[in-house]
Amino acid sequence: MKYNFKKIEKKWKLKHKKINFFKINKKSKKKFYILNMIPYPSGYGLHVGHSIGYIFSDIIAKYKLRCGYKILNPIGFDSFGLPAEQFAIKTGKHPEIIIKKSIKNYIKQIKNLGIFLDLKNIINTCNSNYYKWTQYIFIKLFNSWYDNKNKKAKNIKILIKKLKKEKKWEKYNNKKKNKILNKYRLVFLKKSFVNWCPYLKTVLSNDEIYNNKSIRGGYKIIKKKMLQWHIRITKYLDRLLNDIKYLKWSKNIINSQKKWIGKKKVFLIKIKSNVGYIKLYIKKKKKNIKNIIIMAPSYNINFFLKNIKKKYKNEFIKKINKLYNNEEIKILIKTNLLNNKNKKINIYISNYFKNKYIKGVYILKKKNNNFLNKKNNLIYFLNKHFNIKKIKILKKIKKKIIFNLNDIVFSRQRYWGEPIPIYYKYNIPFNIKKKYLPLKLPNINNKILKLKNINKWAWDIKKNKIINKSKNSYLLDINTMPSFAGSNWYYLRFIDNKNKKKIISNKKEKFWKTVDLYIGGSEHINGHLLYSRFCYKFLKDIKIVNFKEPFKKFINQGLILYYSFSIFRLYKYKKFISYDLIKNYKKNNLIKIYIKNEFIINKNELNIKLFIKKNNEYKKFFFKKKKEFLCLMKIEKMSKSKLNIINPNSIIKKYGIDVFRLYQMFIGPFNKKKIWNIEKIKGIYKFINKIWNYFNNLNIINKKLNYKENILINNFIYKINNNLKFFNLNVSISNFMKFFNKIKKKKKIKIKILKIFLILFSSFSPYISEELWFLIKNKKSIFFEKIPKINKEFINLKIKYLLMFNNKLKNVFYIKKEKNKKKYIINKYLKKINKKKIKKIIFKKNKILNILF
RNA sequence: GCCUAGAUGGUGAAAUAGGUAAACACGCAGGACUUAAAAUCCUGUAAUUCAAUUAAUGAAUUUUGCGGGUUCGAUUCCCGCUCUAGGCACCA
Repeated sequence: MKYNFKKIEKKWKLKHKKINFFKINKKSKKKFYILNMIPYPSGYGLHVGHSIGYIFSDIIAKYKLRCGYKILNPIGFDSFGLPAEQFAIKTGKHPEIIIKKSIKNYIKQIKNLGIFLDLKNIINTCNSNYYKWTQYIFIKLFNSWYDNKNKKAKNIKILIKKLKKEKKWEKYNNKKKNKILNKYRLVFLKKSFVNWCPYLKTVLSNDEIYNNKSIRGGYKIIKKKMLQWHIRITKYLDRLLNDIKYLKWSKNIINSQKKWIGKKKVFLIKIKSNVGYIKLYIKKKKKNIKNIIIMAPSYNINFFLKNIKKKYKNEFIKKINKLYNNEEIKILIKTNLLNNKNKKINIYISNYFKNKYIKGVYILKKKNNNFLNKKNNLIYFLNKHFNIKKIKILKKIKKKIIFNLNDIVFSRQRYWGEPIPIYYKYNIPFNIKKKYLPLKLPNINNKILKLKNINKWAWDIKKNKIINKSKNSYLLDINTMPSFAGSNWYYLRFIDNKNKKKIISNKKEKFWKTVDLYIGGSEHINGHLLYSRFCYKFLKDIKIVNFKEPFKKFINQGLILYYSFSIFRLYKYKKFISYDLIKNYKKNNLIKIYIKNEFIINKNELNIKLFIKKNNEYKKFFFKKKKEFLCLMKIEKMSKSKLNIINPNSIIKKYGIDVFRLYQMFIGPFNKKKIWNIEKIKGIYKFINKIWNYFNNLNIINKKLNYKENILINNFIYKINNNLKFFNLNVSISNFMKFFNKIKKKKKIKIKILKIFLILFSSFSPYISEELWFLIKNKKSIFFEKIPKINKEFINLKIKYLLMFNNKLKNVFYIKKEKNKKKYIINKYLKKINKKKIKKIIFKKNKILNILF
């Protein structure tokens, strides 16, 4: 008889609806807060990279629940951000409608993964009840400064009091006062670069750009400086670094964070020339610089601009802009400086460092000569037009500590994000008071989604309301927050989601404390985790939370990779170039565009007809090819932006939820990347069917376990527990199979063995376990059952030893626990051997006896 | 370019603190059942060589991306490479 998963899963889904699993251990003092990073709800739906995380955390939660913990395992959606806005522009629908639809679909899909879901505790970052508090945190940052002495954020009022003691302060006008305060505020205004598309007249994200051109349309991009909100995370870097010691994270993630913060002790050297200063950071205290100096294009180029004629100035800036995002190495400037021994030092500005945020300057070592070998690319430009000859290295060499991480840009020139709760009065920023939050994002029907375009976007300071722009009204900030604003702190809100007065109540925080196990993709290791830790530390300073770190333990979910396909468009032309022909074109003139794999035939050939049919905008394009039009095929992370998503729905339809859950855990270790492949699911499908058939043809005995059975079952529990402890779920599934292979031969079986098997198995495959649980005459859901305890008497009774001669295995022997002593074992086995010949005896407890001749 | 990981049979993978490499599966091959197929069950399955062949089997060597090192012993530790993936600040 085949296992009819459709019928059984439907039945148990309904029954489970009536049980609130999160209240099972309501009175327990032990708690377990497990959390997945919340996803972005894209229109493509949940993919197998998401579901693997949900299933994983659900298995752990179901296990912990029956160990007696009170469980919190919520879900949420990080729903502000670019893709919805892009989709809105394309289709004319409002992003909110798109997001709502997506979320509905996501929840439907998550429900279909067999997980315990608390529908009352869901976070949606674009909900004004939620982003009210995101705005509140922004205001708190705005009204705080960092007291370096106490190493703590404090209210700006305290700073003003201090400043008032200085006589000058009162004399300053408001503008000047604001300028000074801006230097202290934890969120502050500063100019920084954005990707500006002159043709589209918008700022574009890095994702929308390839080779310095916009992917959509293929227009040029330039770097443009704009006034932006920044978060002064640099004040917290020392604390973020020091507190790493409290984290139970894996070494590589901790290392990655450390490097990303990038604390370095360096020496500061200033070089003075006839045109200005260059600052150099070097590792060793040296007065002579022999090597070549390379500067990142982001370095303060004003140094060069001072003595340059206007005519060339513009050209210079253009060339600097070009250097950003260029993939090829290009060198812009070569000047001839002399060090104090009158030897030449060359200075280059180069995109040799793709990381444009590299601090200042790099001194080239001889090793990295390939930089200079690319002489073909040198553009000698500036040295033609001005002379820098006299230079001097100033004598003072200062020790300094620098960090890799800079203050974070916190504003976006977009519509679909949290509005920044700031209005401007005579160009001075003021925050909207807490009472009047949320500052709601206005509705727009226009296709160009920008707060700038909205007429009703000014603040009435008397009525505290949004009003129409006019001469007398105060304009609201036209930027929105970046998408990580809302995801910085959601882990707190889940604890107390419905609280209208506070972010989180003291009482609830005291119980749930912080996240016990946080799960997320490795791509978030640097960004999200660091920003969240920063946010938590700030909230601690202002006494909203009370612990040191937000995530006690973090495990990173290995990325799911899959085949992605892309085609290349020739810049300025309505032309696509087949992948085998792109060698003939300059790299910089090509724009890479991802396409869905439904247009692919024969490995990596494009079905042009179908592609044009479904993508109207490319109707008039020419496809240059030899025989077939080929695409670039790569294996990359599964993501909506790469259009290589696999949706679990069809798999679940074919094999059922239980099989899918088991399969996703079986395909490999959770924290390692894996290429998606569905072939192996048959093995799991067989396994589930075998279990079903076995339970349906049984003679069950109601007797106590004998000695052998006790050993078997206790070791089994031990193994499963151990695997769960170290999160090796793929191995625990193997152990289920092994155990089942052992018991399936018996036609008469004791009920206790079956019960234990099902209780442990139900965390992985809940529905079949419930059905079989009732089949063997239980009357209450299996999830009310406690995880069986191990009887240590039956574990590791005999210890396995390897007997080796000259490192070659001769025999395997077992020693009883009581006799597991070096002397006893050596004596026992040396009797058999001629002792004169022995060179060395190597004995390792619980492992090996190796005799060398 | 910089940073962080990874690489084990035909495939997914396992191997606790350096101690039997390849557990558990998929696939494949052969067999049983069946008119047939599916399903199920059984057997074999890292490679090479040798011995043996009615059958069962036995023995040796090599093997964890490549090249070194430490060690009685390395998939595991160290050094140097290669390739792949992720991150590099406006994808989330």
